[in-house]
Amino acid sequence: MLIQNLRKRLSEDIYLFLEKSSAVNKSGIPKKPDTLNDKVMQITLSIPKNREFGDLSTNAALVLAPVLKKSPLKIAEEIKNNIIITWPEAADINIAAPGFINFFISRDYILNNLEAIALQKYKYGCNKHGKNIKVQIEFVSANPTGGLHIGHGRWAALGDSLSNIFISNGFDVCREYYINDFGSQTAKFSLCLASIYLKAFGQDTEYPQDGYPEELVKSVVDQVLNEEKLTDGPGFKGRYIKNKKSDGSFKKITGRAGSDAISEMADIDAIGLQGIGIMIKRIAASLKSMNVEFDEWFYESSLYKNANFEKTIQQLEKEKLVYRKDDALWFKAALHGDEKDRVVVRSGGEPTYFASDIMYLINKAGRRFKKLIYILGADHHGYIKRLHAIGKATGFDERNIEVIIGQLVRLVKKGKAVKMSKRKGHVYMLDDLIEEVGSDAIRYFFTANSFNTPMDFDLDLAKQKSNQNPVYYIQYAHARIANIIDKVRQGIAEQEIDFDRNDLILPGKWSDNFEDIFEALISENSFKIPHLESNEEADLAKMLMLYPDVVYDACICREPYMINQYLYRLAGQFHYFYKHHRVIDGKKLNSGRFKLVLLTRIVLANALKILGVGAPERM
RNA sequence: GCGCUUGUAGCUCAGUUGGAUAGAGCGACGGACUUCUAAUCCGUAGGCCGAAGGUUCGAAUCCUUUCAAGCGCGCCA
Repeated sequence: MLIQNLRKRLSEDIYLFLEKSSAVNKSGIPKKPDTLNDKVMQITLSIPKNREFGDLSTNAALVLAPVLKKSPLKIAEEIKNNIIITWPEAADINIAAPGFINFFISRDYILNNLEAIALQKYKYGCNKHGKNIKVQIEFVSANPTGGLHIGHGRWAALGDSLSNIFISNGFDVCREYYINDFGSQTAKFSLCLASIYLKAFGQDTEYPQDGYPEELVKSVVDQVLNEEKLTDGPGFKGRYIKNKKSDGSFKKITGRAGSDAISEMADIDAIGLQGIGIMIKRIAASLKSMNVEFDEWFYESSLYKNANFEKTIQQLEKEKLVYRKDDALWFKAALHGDEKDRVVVRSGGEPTYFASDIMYLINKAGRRFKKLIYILGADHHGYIKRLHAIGKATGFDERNIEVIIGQLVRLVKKGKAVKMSKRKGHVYMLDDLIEEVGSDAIRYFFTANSFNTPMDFDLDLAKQKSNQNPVYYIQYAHARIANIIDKVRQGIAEQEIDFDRNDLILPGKWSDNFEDIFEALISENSFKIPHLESNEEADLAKMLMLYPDVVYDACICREPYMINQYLYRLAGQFHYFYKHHRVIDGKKLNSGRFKLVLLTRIVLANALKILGVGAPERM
């Protein structure tokens, strides 16, 4: 982490320097330690917007000027001559009005450190900042009573990429999907299933009012029937039907209607269980097709097993976190920062969704997660205070309950926003989108913006533009490198390419595998520093050096889009390099460039992996 | 009504603890293929940072007010 290290060193060096200067009096105590510390904290080291200024820039002199009561330019001069000039990383240091200190990253430093990429390979970019702390990231968690729509796709892409970023920063990450398989929605879904199921056996019942779309329910029932056929043979009799006589005919149900009739005729809970299972498999398959896999599928219903609910209520009562009012049990949420108190147990004795929330959080704490990250849509922002209140009340440090609110995806068609409504059937399913646009483009597109940016998803544009999507630009860079390697391999095998053996000891036998080639080249060569002549080459190398900082920043900010942005710039830098310089020049291999290109491929592949986007070798 | 979020180029968006002349991509326009793949490269045009005040050496960024958009405020999940 080049920049991160320099940042740290800058403030340390400045503090040391100030200790020796007039800002600190003779007894060694700063005159106003708080102001001084505050000021040192304000010092930044960043990449300036204008490249001409340099690679890095610091405002240190400007920040310190009011405290030191000296002109910024004078301070800048001192910092330059006493601190930055001693850094091997810095070159061409200059001072610009009103007091910025700018410098470039020295080419020697870059070249000497390229070896790190070669050695770390697929770990390049990773750091140990997370100290293996257990982090749980919960995302998507869509109800298993329907398929995933476009919006879920965004959380899937963001959540998975963020998980990868945390892993790259040394955290122990668990990706978790919370399945709401308990409560009224599940009950309704089960009822719908049972109704259609009964129909399949000629038992007509009234389809539940306000039920789930029949088309969806029927597709699930069909699958249930197929599975039943498989296990029970062709003469299957409907294992969820309760009102069967011994001869296989049905008892008549009289005087009952609607859900009562259904529950008398069929085992609703059992068919619901199987139906939910089928839905979860479908959801998992959709997610898998966009490269998202969860470590844990957590069932809400499991929270109610082994009298856990009753025990939890007892515990809450014992700790005086709840009280009774109007026959219901209330959680003192307002006391812990929420807007108002919340009902945990309804007057009828039924637990609310909030009861599950409490038990789930206690459960997470019990699994020793130190940090809980919830990725929720903007329509759930009312949750933040609620979750923090639970944390505070149950003793989980609320600072480690992070709720990331993602803005919603608006579907736009012909310039007009389409209202996404499940009832009206205007929902655009994720599977359809994957089919039309492809997983790579979706993954890139959904992480290309900040969590906090509301996204307009223009369907027509997505389809039409798929060919010039930025993701292809990036993948093309990777494919071009693959092609170069292929050419080099062939050229050497057929003795048509000449190269300096002192510079590049290539293994005699190369397999077709990319990784093997790199592996063999690096190990046999013990990576000698490449000779790079031009600025374009040095700029590309510099870009490679900055990758670990990007991985770190993306984690600190919890923003995967920073990886997208970096990838695009890296690809651009590569394409520019490719256009202006040849790796295979006539019949001669430029080994320095060849190495540079191999390293570029590693970084491209690493970053693409974080985003869950493929790195094709041919396009 | 109260609360959360957003408003930056024609479009989609960066600009993250205040920094230098507000940046990319797409679209538009003009160039470059005898080439390691032109899915590329080079160039041009495009802006009152929603509006108005304030804070200071310095504001797209912080504060106040205001306008507009999205979302949320159940003993639903």
